[in-house]
Amino acid sequence: MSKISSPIEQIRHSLAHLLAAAVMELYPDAKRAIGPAIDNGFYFDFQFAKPISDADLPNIEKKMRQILPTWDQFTRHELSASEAKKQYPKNQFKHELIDEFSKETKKITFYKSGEYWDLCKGGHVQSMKEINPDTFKLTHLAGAYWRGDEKKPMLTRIYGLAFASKKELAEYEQMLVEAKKRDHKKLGIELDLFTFSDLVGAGLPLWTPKGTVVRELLDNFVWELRRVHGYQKVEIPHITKKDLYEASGHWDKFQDELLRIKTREQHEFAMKPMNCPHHTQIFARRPHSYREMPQRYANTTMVYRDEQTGELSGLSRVRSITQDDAHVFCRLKQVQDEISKIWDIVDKFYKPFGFELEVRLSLSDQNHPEKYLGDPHGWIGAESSLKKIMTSRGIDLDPKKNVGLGEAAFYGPKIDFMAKDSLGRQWQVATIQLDMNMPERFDLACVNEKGEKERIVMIHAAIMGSIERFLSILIEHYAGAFPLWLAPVQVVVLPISDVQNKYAEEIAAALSPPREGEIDLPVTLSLARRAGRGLTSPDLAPARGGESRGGESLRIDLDARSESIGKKIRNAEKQKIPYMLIVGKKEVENKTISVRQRGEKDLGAMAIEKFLEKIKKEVAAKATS
RNA sequence: GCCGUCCUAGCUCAACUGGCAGAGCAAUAGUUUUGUAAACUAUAGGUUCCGGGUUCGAGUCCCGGGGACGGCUCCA
Repeated sequence: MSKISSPIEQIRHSLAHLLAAAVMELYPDAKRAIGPAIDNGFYFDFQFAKPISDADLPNIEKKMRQILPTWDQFTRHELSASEAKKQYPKNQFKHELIDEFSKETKKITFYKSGEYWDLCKGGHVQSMKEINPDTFKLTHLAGAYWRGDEKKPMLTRIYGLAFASKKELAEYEQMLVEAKKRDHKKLGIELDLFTFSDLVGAGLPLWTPKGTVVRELLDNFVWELRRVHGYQKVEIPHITKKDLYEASGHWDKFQDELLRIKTREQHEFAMKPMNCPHHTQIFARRPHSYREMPQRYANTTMVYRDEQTGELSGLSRVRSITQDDAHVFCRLKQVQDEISKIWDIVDKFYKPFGFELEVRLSLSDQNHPEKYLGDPHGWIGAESSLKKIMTSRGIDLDPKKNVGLGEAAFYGPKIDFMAKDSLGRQWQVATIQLDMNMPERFDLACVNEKGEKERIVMIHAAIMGSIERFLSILIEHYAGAFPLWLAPVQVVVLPISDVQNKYAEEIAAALSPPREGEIDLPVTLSLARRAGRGLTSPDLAPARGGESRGGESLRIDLDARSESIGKKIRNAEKQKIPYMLIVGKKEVENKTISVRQRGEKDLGAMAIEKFLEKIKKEVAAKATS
């Protein structure tokens, strides 16, 4: 463990002592555990005789401020293990630590400040006079298991913020306020993208028309990128007999997280928690020649996992997860090429969003070959091809930064991609996993040039990972203001008075021409007109035999209520609609529209053709940005 | 699952220590015909998350369950 502490870490650590001192004065029966410095402050874990609540925090904080001026330096003392234990009568937590430390060293170090003693390795401020009482604040309570072990007692953790200056503390608190505003759990509901129902259950998001538009746009984007690399769509049932997971090994390993179903005939089924076993059975339907390898199956579909209730959180952690999953069945010698293609897809997909991606390589631990399945020779080959791909992509392999020894899955090494969200949290998004285990278990092979049966490998590849989680990151990344190509409603037409309603209808129809046989949907606010269509990416749109539908039209709303124009604009701004087209007397006379861009002022009047040209350019910028 | 906090109209929130469930926005109807972020009037809207209990009386107190949030643990 590193002993180097920067000054702010010393301040935070010293404040943890101060917190413990305040708690011990107010609650002499409490037992202390540990209290380190963390990224934004400090915490300390206690076991209280009687539970405390958030309401007690101001009092504890007040006591800290009372004690602070009475402290100066921390003085170091050494005690033997038995002397040390006397300092903590009946405190099994400290005794456990002392036993542990005394294995390494005879003497246990203590630090004293004011009248407060505590077992500690050091790393404090020179003098408590350095600490400005306005630079820290207790924030909240939380439960935490002793030593992070769920079988051990649950302690009460008190968290505090601490920074070098009052200004930095204020800035951090401001950032938290901003992050709260962007919270996808709140924004996603306000923008009417998804909802939850107590009747359906926790962790099971329901997707509204608007949310579904965004999901499909994202998935289509992934699909267009995959399609050109020879992927084919497949579809599978969402349940399976347990036999499939017994064969794959998931039944034993993940049985707690499987949602099981028993039929009236007492057959056991399970909801699928992943798609790979199903996909293997599509590949295994008939023998394959080396000439038709690789086989690339793409399938965006929901999986179901019995997550513990306390782990659920908005869209970040749910029980029904949509994976943009793909499996490539290929020969070992094709791995490098296939992974390279997937990496291209990942790069192209993430570029328009402006996400900085971090890449991480997870390898096996060669000292423990027993932890991994299959032939060590296969592992060496697989890992070296992943390494080659990393370096060929200009990534320096650094064991401290982006290589995790022993982090490989038991079936193979993997490359993970991480994106940062608005709170600075890193989320794993895309993943490319090499799997030598599943083909073995399901006896997947092709017939090679010599007419021999050749074992193949599988590559698991998800670009977004989970649409739910990716969307939660996107909502917070954009603060709900999706770029034009992704906005569920791209344009809203706002007539100034009822007199212009007919002209507004004409404008809407011009931007979103109804197709033959299409039922004319009621055009009202918050109902995206012909919602399934929309200008996505013009270079991808035309001449695509049935797949491309209406690349010419926009997703458009008309707000024809008899409300003031100010109110209609306010409404559209709150819904983060990229463009507002205001039509009044002047526009009708001049055959123009007045364009207002989201977050901007009036862009002035223009002809409808000019507006179309402008937004086509904007959408096209997605592909090249 | 564990620790803590919370749950009142679609949303944001009121209702002193247990004493008649209310407001703004949204919705609906009417009036208004509006020029770049909230027009006016009226109407409707409730098993106070659910189920028990204590009490003359429960939104409020107690027990059980559900859900949300902050953490812990977990995440193929």
